[in-house]
Amino acid sequence: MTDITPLNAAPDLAEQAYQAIIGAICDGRYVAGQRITQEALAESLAVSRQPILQALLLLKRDGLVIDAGGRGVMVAPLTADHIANLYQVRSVLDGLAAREAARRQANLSFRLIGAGRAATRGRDLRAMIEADIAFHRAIYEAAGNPVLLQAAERNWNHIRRIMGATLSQAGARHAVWDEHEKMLELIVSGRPDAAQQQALLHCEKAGESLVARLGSMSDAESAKNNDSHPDSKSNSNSNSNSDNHHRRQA
Amino acid sequence: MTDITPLNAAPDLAEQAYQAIIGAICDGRYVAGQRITQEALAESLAVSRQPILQALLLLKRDGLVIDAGGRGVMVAPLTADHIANLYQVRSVLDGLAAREAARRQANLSFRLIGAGRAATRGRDLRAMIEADIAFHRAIYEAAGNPVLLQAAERNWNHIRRIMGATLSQAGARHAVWDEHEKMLELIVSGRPDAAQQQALLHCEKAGESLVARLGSMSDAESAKNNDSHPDSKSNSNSNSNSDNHHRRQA
DNA sequence: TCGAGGTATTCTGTATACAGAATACAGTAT
DNA sequence: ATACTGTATTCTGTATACAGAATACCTCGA
Repeated sequence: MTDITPLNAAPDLAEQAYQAIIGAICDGRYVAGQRITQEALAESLAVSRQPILQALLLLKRDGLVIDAGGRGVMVAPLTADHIANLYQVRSVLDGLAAREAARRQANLSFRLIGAGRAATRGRDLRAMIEADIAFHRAIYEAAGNPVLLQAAERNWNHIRRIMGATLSQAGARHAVWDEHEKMLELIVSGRPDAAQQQALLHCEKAGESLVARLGSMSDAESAKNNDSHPDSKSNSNSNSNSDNHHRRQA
Repeated sequence: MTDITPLNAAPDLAEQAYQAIIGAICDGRYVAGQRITQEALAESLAVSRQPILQALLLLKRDGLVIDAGGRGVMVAPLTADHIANLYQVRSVLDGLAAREAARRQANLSFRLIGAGRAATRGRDLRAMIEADIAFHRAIYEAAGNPVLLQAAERNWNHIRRIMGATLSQAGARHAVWDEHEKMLELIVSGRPDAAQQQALLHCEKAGESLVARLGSMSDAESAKNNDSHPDSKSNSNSNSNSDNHHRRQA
């Protein structure tokens, strides 16, 4: 029996809600610091609170939302610290992925590069991010390590969000696809050490660029968010010490 | 107002269930391949199915259990492939942690080493694992990168499980605490590159040791499990191709 | 004796209902 | 006017109830 289209069509409502909320956060429809309740999400997605509860559990664990102490959850703030930490981890993971892909001499298509350059020329923000993700995802999959892939995927949601927030104001670095191309060449020609090194270097540059952009943008952002979410500005500055929100008295 | 004991005592039932199930899996009370239903767990933990559902969602995502296609979940099998992948990722994360800890010249106590050696002498399996975890956790915390810590913690549950399964038959490598001590010296003396290198080396050795042990043990294990779980033996060999269990017809 | 089809059981995921905890607000006393 | 205390509201987390899907079993036919 030849198994044609073994595709299964039954994504949980919880999973759907999870993806939907991620999308909303990454697209910026939910801004950093904004408070959301289960009821509001349930109503807007037309489901009960139960799937939302589960989705939020996952999102908390991912760090995309944080507990707002009895008053719903809050979209996680976008701090330079966090981005720096994220990119530190991403560096070593990307490095390992590139290394393993090169060790296997993965046969990756250079079409990925072309698509990326086209997207950059087109100035379509969404397409640029998608092309970047597609490129790096291809390397991760070529590495053939599910554990590695899974660890990386958690970070990618954050990275998507950061990219969306920072690239919307300034274009992407022009050098990225040159760096990508070089990395790809090192992988397909089977040079693990060099590929790993190149991945590390690329991550470092990308991280620095993003942190710099975020720093020069933090003021402009809150002003820009005002038109769509008038009440979210005052929240965004009260995030930094949000830990002691949740303290119960002994 | 001096805040005394700001301790909060309200862990969710879902969180408690999550931890309890993890403990059971890592201790080997739930063996690989064993099938568990929500109802059984709910009854044995004396809660409703709701918190169990949430806990299982997290456990699936962690890879400690896998969906058994309409018939509950299954404790994830312990394959050499998976361990190899796990240690490949752990290597780079441990390396980064050691590097950052060294860069900050973290003031880690050598008492960690003493405790580890004592535990090894004492031949108490649980204590050995705890000491090992405590050592590595200290390094991760010293690195001061929450993203890194979080990424590592997901892997540690798997590692705890593997250690429990393999060390129960043979003692730990004697060299581990020598390697740990050397690593610690490089960290406190502030030599990032060397510390990172040492961490990578240590992981590689540990991973190889575990894989080797698991390979020479796979038969003996199923026999040993028989007395406590008579019906779980036939399950354990049907794990390798468990992917197509869940296929729905189109 | 073996295979196919239908029925029954089991299990999951979602919705509704309920109780408890934390915050916000209002009222009062100093 | 300000600080404190008690009440009301809001929100979460858990339990129960229900419907649908997948498996296992049993019966019937060849």
